Amino acid sequence: MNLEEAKYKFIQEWGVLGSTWGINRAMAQIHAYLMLSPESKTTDEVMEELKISRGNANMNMRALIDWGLVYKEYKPGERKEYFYAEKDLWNVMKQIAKERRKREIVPIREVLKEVSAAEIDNSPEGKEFKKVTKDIDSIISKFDGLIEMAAKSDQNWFLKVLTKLIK
Amino acid sequence: MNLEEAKYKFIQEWGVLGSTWGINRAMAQIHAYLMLSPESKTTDEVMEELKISRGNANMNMRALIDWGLVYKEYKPGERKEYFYAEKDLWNVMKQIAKERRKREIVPIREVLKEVSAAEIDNSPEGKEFKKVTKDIDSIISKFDGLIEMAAKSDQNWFLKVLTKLIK
DNA sequence: TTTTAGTTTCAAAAAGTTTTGAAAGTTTAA
DNA sequence: TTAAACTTTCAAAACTTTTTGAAACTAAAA
Repeated sequence: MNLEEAKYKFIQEWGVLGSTWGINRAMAQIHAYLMLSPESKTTDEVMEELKISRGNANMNMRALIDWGLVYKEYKPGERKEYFYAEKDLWNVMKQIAKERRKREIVPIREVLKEVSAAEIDNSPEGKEFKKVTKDIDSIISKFDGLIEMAAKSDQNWFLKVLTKLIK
Repeated sequence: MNLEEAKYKFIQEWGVLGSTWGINRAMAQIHAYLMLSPESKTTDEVMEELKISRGNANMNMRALIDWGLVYKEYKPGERKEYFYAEKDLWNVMKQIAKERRKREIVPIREVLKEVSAAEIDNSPEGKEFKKVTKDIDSIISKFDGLIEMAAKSDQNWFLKVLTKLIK
């Protein structure tokens, strides 16, 4: 296997992984392509490499910027926009965790808060409802705390803790 | 808000959450419905409550059994099958982590292993490729270790560690 | 054996998501 | 100005996933 084949393989697999995580294939592949590139790339290069349309490339690049995983750059004397990925994997993970927290954890916690204010009787159904929702809230709040903490913590603290934990 | 409304709200939101996680709405909703039920339920009850077809209910219930999140039960003198959910949230999370590990972590690690065996030159592209894939493998292997560890560890060990960590 | 009560399957339809490509918009240079 | 280089938008097309519903299947009861 040479570099081109290895790159291709990795980009494809990153696309598959993304799509099982609710991130569309093109977005995940652009992310992989830019992570692997030492130089920033133009929309045309992305289109050419991944065989996707201009609209698709543009939309997903903007989504990646929105997620804080890709940045724009201008080169002196050039009108084109250049794109490059966040390379520090710790930052990549922090960004993803922060975004997913905002999109997923916050809404479910809001619902849990709302339903916990409901007037619920002491029937078996009512008791079970209270128990299950309370348990879920307790676990989610722990994860939520962990993410908030990780977001604040420095570069490698979290990974060091993780390493110690599993050693 | 009464119990029925609260249940409805929670089931709907669990469906939304599931679908951003690559789990289809019906599957997530059936799971929520069964988690909230103190008694096991039949296919007809699930169909009625969630307003879905028999085929859909059957398919997704089997998928939930496959994921180890739902069990079947027979009641003496009855021909119908009854379904109930795993209620211990720790077990639920362990199961989900185990399944996702099998479906996602294992394949990407395999690809990372393959590409790390590729013959890659020392061009800037080659160097970047090696660096990025090595970094990713190192992080993924830590998570992988954590999941394996959690899978083996008892009931609340993990949550206790988590609690201590974020306190 | 035949009927009845249930479960499973799967092709087709519906719904949802992604992608395209061309037109509209924007910015810089001539 | 006007033209050229580039980016953005968005309706329609392509593709993917989910859902339906009826037929096939299975097992227990009559």
